[in-house]
Amino acid sequence: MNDDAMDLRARNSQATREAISHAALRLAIEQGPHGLALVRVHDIATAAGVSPRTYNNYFSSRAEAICAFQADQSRRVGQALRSRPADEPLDQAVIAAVIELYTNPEPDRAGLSMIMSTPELEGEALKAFSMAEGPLAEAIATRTGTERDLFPAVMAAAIAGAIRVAGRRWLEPGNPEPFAAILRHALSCVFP
Amino acid sequence: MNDDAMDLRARNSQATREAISHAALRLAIEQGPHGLALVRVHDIATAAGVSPRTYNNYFSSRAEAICAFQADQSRRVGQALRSRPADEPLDQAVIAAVIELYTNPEPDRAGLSMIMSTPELEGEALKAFSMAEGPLAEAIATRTGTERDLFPAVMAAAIAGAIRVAGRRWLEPGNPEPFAAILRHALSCVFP
DNA sequence: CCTGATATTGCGTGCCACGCACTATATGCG
DNA sequence: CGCATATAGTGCGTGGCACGCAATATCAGG
Repeated sequence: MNDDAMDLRARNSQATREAISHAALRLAIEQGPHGLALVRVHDIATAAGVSPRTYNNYFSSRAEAICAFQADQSRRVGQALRSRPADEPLDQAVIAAVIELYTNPEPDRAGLSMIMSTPELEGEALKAFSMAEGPLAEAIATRTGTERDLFPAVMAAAIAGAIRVAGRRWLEPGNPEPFAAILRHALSCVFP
Repeated sequence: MNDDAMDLRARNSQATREAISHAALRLAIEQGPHGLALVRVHDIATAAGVSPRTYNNYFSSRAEAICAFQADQSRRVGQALRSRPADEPLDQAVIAAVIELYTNPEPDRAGLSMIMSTPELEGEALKAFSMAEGPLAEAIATRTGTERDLFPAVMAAAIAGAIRVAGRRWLEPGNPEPFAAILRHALSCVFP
């Protein structure tokens, strides 16, 4: 995961990928939720310093490029849980892992708002959040030992859903609460 | 919701909508998850007995047409919960409502499998399942009185996730359990 | 039967995803 | 250090899709 772990080719590739997704999200934010159709592939590619064809080698749709950061973030949830001490109770471990991952740094309000409140991005945004479920379910299974049960998968889906709902609440206008507090509150609904 | 509740125009419209989505799902199943790209708009429209342009008046993408039935099903979850007796505990009411809705009749294995195991439909499928969340959260809020809390939304997301996970498990090859049993098991993970 | 409203359709347009072939650049080995 | 090979970037062409617009067909109700 660290850059040092890859050779030059892989690091260049990663940098290009991030340049494209970053440009895509920035342009989308500039146009706002109602002008997404105006964000053309050509603009994204140009802003990222690559050809339109190269953009399409990394992402197969504008929505995927725009939501790539959120998807990457989700993919890290499982690993974040695994890095918690093994003797910590599941609920505390999950809450600590999620809060650590999602508040360091605090998410970008504009980006999250763009992703979560643009109808044309809804499917891709849900996909991005649900990317957490697979690895998270595995991490839960190894932690609890209930490997062949429905429990890990259901719990992972519930946690991913709670994170999503917390994000929605955090974005509501005039909400002074820090994201961490809302996250903790939402997750506490899952672990009664 | 009953056909008698609409005038002739609305019923025709509904019939057309169902003809299109039904044709779309049928053709998608015929081609299988790996041949989705071969299901062309023209074929869907022809199979439904309408022009391609009319297809596009009802759905704005093939994925939306294919997943329409699942989306409609999800939209009914809130109402199903509301129709449970008010004095029933939340967990029992939810479980009864969901099982009633999702096993009467038993879902179509081929259709559900197509929707849930085709990567290109993943976003739309997640959207379809998440359609339950809004109405379901409202139904939970009115039932529990916790209107302004995160609880209803988080619980709704968890329930929708549990239904989705149950569907995935039910589709696993060589699984003899009836859907109702898996659903009950999955939902019991949400209500500890 | 007539009239206004709604549904259906045909046509044209801009854009997008992607296959293919070619070039440029990095990597590893003799 | 050069050379062979693998991998990234690019240009071009193609098929298809979503949708705006305007014309037409169909229907409800007086």
